[in-house]
Amino acid sequence: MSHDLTFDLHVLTARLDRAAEEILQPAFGLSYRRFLTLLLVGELGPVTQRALAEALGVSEPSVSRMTGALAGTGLLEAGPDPAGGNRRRLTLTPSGKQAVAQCRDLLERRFADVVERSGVSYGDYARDTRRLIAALDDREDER
Amino acid sequence: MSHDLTFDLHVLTARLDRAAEEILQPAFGLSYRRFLTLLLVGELGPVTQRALAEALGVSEPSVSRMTGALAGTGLLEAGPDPAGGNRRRLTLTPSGKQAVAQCRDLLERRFADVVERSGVSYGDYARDTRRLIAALDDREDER
DNA sequence: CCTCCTAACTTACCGTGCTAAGTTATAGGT
DNA sequence: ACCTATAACTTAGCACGGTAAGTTAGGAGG
Repeated sequence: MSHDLTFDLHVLTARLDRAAEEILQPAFGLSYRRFLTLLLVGELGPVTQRALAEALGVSEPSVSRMTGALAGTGLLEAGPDPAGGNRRRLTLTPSGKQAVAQCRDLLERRFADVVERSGVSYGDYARDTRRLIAALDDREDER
Repeated sequence: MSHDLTFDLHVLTARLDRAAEEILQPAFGLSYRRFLTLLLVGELGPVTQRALAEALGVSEPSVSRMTGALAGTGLLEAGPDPAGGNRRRLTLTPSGKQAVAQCRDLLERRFADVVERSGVSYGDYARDTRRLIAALDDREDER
């Protein structure tokens, strides 16, 4: 049906997003991107928006908008950095931490299921994916 | 750096889009999504918007907007279907055909390069990608 | 002939990505 | 003490995805 690897990769990520959305939306009212943002804030600990943007691989304006929205849900705390400077300090609220932990468990279980059924080796596929990313990054650096 | 396969897949598709954009934008003024749309119209021949949406894996409103924009560039011809009904018939103009052919060649060459360098087997990776999509689709069908 | 169903398309609105340009807070040189 | 440079964040506006609800053309039944 579809013939091209790059096309299939887009289809795959779209399906993954959708599957994650179906799990997260009814249970927590979170989109996949919002969950990811919270997840990284949890992993990074108190973090600036700039650092979070870097970790998420998105632009600073995207993070600015996202954190604005998430702060309104009570899952994320965003205040001025006490260390000073024009920075904001992002942390999870207790309910944010709880939501992230539950979402992660749910998603990991479901995804492990899917990989299991597909017969694909998680390790091999993950390794190849990272190699492709690295090759693309190299190509970019050349200019 | 990043730990999760689904995250890396998003990174990979984002990088692919960006690389494609850098090639297509200066040379043809096309985004990757627009190129893809034109490519499928070329492959499917005269086609309705509904069928194109199905082939692209996107919604009908998306195609409606996209074809509206592309029709304004002179690459795509969109008129009422002579067979009647509330349908539109999409075809490539001669310059559309030419642009698609040139873009495809360019992108395929560049992408083959990247895969080559990464050391990843195109065939294996493509097969695994399709298997994962199939596994996700199965899961969906169960409900 | 008129009504109503269905399929295809459109409109309206929103989420989330981007870039470009504007703002603000600290730091450094004179 | 006052510019100015820099870093972090915000605002504005576009691209392109989605859903929900509206429109329109053709066909089927009373």
